[in-house]
Amino acid sequence: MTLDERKLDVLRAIVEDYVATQEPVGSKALVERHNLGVSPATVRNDMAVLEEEGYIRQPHTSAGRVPTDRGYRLFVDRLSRIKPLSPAERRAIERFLAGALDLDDVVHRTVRLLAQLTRQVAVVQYPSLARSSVRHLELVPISTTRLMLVMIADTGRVEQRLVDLPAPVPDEAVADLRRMVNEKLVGKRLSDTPPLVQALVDEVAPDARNTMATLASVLLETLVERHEERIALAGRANLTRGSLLDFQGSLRPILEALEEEVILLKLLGEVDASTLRVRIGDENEIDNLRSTSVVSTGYGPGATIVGSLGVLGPTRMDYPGNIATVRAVARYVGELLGNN
Amino acid sequence: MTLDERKLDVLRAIVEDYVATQEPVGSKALVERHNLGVSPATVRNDMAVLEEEGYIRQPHTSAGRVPTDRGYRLFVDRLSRIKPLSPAERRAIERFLAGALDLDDVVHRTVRLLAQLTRQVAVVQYPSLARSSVRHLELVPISTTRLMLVMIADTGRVEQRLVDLPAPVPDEAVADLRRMVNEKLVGKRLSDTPPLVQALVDEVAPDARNTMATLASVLLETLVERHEERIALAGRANLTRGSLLDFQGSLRPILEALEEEVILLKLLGEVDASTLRVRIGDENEIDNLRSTSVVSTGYGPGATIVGSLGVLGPTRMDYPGNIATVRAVARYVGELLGNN
DNA sequence: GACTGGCACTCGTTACAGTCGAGTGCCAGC
DNA sequence: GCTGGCACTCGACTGTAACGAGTGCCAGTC
Repeated sequence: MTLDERKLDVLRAIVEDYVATQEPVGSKALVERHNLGVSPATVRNDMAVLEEEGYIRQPHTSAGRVPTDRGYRLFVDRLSRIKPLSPAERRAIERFLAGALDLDDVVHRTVRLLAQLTRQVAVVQYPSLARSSVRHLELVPISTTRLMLVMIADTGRVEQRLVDLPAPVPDEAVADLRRMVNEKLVGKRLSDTPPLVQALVDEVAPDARNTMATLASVLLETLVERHEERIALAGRANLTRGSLLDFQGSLRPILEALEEEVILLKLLGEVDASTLRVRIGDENEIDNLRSTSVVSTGYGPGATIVGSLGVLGPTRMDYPGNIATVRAVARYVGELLGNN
Repeated sequence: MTLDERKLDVLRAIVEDYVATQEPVGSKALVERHNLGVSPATVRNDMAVLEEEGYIRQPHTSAGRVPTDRGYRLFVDRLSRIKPLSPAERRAIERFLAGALDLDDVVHRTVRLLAQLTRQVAVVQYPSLARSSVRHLELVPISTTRLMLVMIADTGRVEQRLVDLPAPVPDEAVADLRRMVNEKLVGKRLSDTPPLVQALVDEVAPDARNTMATLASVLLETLVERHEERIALAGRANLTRGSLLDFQGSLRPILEALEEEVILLKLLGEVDASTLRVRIGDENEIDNLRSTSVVSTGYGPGATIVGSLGVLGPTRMDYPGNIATVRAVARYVGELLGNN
């Protein structure tokens, strides 16, 4: 059965009212609040059909209707009008982000801003190493057999690692090493570095080969293997907004999931995410988060994607609003990174 | 009135039972579970006195007794025996921390370990900049008018900032700058640097004075003003353990407080904290956290304190256990930092 | 054929009364 | 100073009844 125009209107009205009031919505209240031009009885018939098709359901027999995950999905895909941000909001975003001092600060401000604007939990992935390139490598002697390796990426991100050398290396030799690795690697995408690092070991003079090999293995770890992508979170307290029923009674599983970086990365992940994505309830792959919805998108300078950000909240959330906000914030952050 | 030995025993028993069962404890249950050698009636008399003195209270007239903040305080100060960690626990701590790769990893592991062992919210402050010293300063040219300043502290911590120069500076001049700041500042405590930075500006050749002044102001920010101390948190999900009543019904204020770094720093703060400290309920200065208790201590290599760590949970917590764990973890982390 | 008003029905919510029992305070007696 | 006994309190639980929001269905109307 294909739903006619009015049934879709009814579904839209149910979603909007339920999101606003947080209470199951009945036929009478619906006609009162939206001018659907028909009587409650007619709406009831439409509701019966919508329920049969799995878009809404009744918590109990004598209660109003509540959208199902499927209902929200239809709403998001076809029924919601884009809700443009107010100029005031745009300006607030711009002004707030413009004050950022460095990368850490950008990420921090972004995540707080998102949490505040959407009143949900906000998640921002730091610009990914894999998709950025090397700006500079620094070697700092700590002792004769120990170096600190500092890698600066073009996104402003800095990584450091200790290197334990197999034999003492004088300072001049360290300078040589520094020059060599920088010549070879600066400007390259991190994901392209492994063969270059290998080449470094092959090309070096035999007496320095051992040292270079050690350095190379740490380099590889830092540049490639250790994609320990970082994540910033804010607005957890927003989970306590609204009734506990939103999350079938317990915040436990959600707070647990939010503490696991791996899970969060999976949440934002699927790196193709240049386009905005909404996952509703059961569509989520993470069991602990099946009672939540996630709105996420990639961000980065221009068309390049260097990371993802998004918000997480109850399935009963303001999708049009959150989608607009996530999209806008991602765009501003992208621009900001372009300027650095 | 001074409490005799038995009354103290009764209080101890009440605290222990309440912490274990999470339910108000009555006189009968008390004599059954601890061999106090007296009858319930006697215990009731003792309880009446304890209540009068403000150590315990009844949630409702016909319920058992529950310790007050004051009761916990007395328990912590005078009644609890130290609960030594089991060798297995000690080994677990040692093994878990020993695998750490770098500073970030140490802090991460520590905070997770603490949360897991105590089943509370764990808080670890990164080794403070103020109390560490400069190991190396690096200047990386980004463009002719822009440098990236990277500061490496002896605790392994790295800070970076962008420097916008008033005029283009060629690479050789950058090398000069690098040499000068390193000569002057390496090895110095961060808190001692301000006059040295000023001296740098005064001593430099007049034609470089402008550049140096710009650099100096960023240096000061990075080294001193920007004591944006970082904090790691874990185990928030543990707040949902036990009944909601532990926190007078809502996690809201607590989650909110935990999102504010400033508040957390205040929580751990009072930097004299070389000795372990327990704050119970109302003793907390932060309003949102008046229904929680905090066990915290400083940590660092040897007798030096470079940061604080601790746990936060309901006033109804296992004080002896948590105190022992916090102390032990702090010691191991301190040793670990000493080795780097 | 689509919409509507009316009506019987369902069932969760609320209010109230009654019972139960854990726990208390007090007191007389050892 | 401790104890057993006893009356009392009050929250938790149970059962009953009234209420009302919301429904599904049906006969009637445009």
